[in-house]
Amino acid sequence: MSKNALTLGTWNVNSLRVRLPHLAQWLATSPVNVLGLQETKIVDADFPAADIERLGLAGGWHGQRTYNGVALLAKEPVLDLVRGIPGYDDEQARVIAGTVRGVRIIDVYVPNGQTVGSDKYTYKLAWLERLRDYLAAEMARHPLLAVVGDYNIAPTDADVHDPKAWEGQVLVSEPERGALGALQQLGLVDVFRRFEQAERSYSWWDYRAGALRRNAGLRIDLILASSALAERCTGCWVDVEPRRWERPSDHAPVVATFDLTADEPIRT
DNA sequence: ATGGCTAACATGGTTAGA
Repeated sequence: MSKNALTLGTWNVNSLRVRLPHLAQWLATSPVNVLGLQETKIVDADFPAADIERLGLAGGWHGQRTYNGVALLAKEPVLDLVRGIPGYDDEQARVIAGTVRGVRIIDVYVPNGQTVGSDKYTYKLAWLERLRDYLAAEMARHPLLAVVGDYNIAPTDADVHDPKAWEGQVLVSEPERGALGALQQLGLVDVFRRFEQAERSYSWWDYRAGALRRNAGLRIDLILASSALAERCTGCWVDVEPRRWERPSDHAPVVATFDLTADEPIRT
């Protein structure tokens, strides 16, 4: 692997307090050196900064009580941290951005939406419009841009274990996929699909009804990259292993590697 | 089978997740 490899991960930990041991165990073997977390569920004053530092990570966090919360961490300095979407007075802590080795990284926890037509669904679609405007501006400022996180949208039916059962439901509905498509139309690429993947690859499995055992999952945790960055992507995978551990998050981490040394884009 | 499981806040039962 190149010395200038950026190994970028995203993980919805569903409570950082509960999942700190999982994070430690994962980092013991994972090559990840930049990591976006979602659903930290912890206020900034209580963020376990010392524990994170012991894991060799530093960066920024943006949390709130009980719900949501994101963190952008790395084994090297994270510069120019920005919390939330500038100009959007959102009381929910869902976005943090920073720069690592010249790559702008935006970590997002997209609203769940609960059910199609609910108030939360309306909020989700409005929120995604604000995200699109933010990303359009950031794309213009940062040629090397990654947008990682829990999108709470399965891009296509290939990302859904039972498309028939899920048809029209929240996380797969047409308006949600349209909103994700609008992000892709900005030039952002779902790098997971740039590589051959096993069929039925997912990143989230319900805690209930033996969903993991049946591989009844969805791929909703994504790494999107600007074209200049996507051209430098050398791999992308879901790391299912932490989902199999005791008391797991319901999400598995997703990782992508980028070779930043190349003067010329890498052909894949 | 409209259930199943987990976490926060609270301390039993609700809200939320996806």
